[in-house]
Amino acid sequence: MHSPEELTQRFREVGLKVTPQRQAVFRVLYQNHTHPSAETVYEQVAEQMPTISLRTVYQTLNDLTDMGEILHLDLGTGSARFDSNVEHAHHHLVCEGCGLVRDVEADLDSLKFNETLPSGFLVSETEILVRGQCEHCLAQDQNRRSQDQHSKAGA
Amino acid sequence: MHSPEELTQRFREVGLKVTPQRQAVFRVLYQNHTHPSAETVYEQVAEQMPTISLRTVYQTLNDLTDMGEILHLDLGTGSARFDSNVEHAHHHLVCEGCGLVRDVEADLDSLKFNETLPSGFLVSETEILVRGQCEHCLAQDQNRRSQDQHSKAGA
DNA sequence: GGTCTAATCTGCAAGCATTGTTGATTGCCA
DNA sequence: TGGCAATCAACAATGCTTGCAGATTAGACC
Ligand SMILES: [Mn+2]
Ligand SMILES: [Mn+2]
Ligand SMILES: [Zn+2]
Ligand SMILES: [Zn+2]
Repeated sequence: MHSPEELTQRFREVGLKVTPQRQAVFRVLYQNHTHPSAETVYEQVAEQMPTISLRTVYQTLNDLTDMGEILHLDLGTGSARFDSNVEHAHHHLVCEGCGLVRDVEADLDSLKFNETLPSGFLVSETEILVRGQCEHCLAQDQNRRSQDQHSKAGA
Repeated sequence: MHSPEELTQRFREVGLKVTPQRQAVFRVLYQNHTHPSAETVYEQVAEQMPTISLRTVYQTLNDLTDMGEILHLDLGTGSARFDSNVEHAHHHLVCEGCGLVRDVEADLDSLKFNETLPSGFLVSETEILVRGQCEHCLAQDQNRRSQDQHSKAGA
C-alpha cells in the first residue's frame, strides 16, 4: 500500500473523506507484515483512539481493499486477514496453532496441472497455501507432551 | 470414503449407532463429486427424509470428517464444502460466480519456494486453490453485458 | 420378542465474523 | 464560517456453525 501521506491524497481523489479514524487505520497497516485481522487492527487503533468503533475499522479496510491498497485474505483462520503488501505477488504460510501468517514465494510457472484444468474456465488467481505448525507452537507442543509424561510418571 | 455398507461397519466399530439419518447422509455423499455444502446435503437428504434436521446432517458430516471418511474444505465460499474423495490427493478449482468446485491435479514436487519456507516450520499440508469463472458463469456474464448494451442503445 | 439405557435426534438458542441501519457528528468546499 | 453530504458510533441483523435439553431410538442383554 501507499504511505499514509499518499493515501490521504488517494482518498480525496476518490471522493472519500480523510478522517482521523481512517488515518489511524492507515498508520497501523503501513509497513505492517503481520497480516492482522480486523479485530487486531481495531485493538491497535483503539490504543490511540479509544472511541473508534469496530464497524469503522471494517469499513476502512473494505474501502482500502476496493481501492487495491490492501488484500483481503481468507486463509481459513476464522476471520479475514489483511495484507498491505500488494506490490509483490506472493503466497502464504499459516500456523494452525496460533494463526501466524507469513509470506512465501512460489514459482507458479513451474506448476503443472496435468491437463486437469478445464479449458472453458477463466482463471483469475492461483493461490498456494502452506499449513502447518510454527516453531513457537512446535516448542509449546513439545513442552506439553513432556509435561504430560511427567505427571503420568508422577501419578 | 467407503461404501455405505462398509461405513455401517466402521460406525459400529467406532461405537457410533447406525441410524436411518446417518445412512441417508452416507448415500448422498457416496461417489458424489460435487463437493456439497452441509445445506446442500441437507436438502438432498430431506427429499427422502423430510423430518431430518440440519443439525443432524452437520453432526454426521463432523463424525465422517473425524473418521477420515470425508474432507472438510474451506474454499472461501462462505460455507464449508465436503469432499468424499479422500483416496487421491488433489487440489481444487472454485468458480467465484456460482461456487462450483472441481478437482484438479497438480505436481507439488515441481513447486519451488525459493528458500522462503522458514526452516523451523513443520508443514502439514500444501494446498493449491484456483479461483476464476466457470464456462456457465462466463456465458451468463456475456449475456448480461450484451443486454446492458442493448437497453443502453434502446434508451 | 421384550426391556433397558446410552446414544442420538429434533428444535431452538447462542456464538462468531461481518454487514445493515440510523440518528448524531464532522470533514471539506464555497 | 456555514451548510450539508459523507462518515461515525452504537446496535440490530445476517449467515454459518455449534451448544443445549428433552423426546426418541439403536442395539445389547435376556
Ligand atoms: Mn502477505
Ligand atoms: Mn475434491
Ligand atoms: Zn504458531
Ligand atoms: Zn460458475
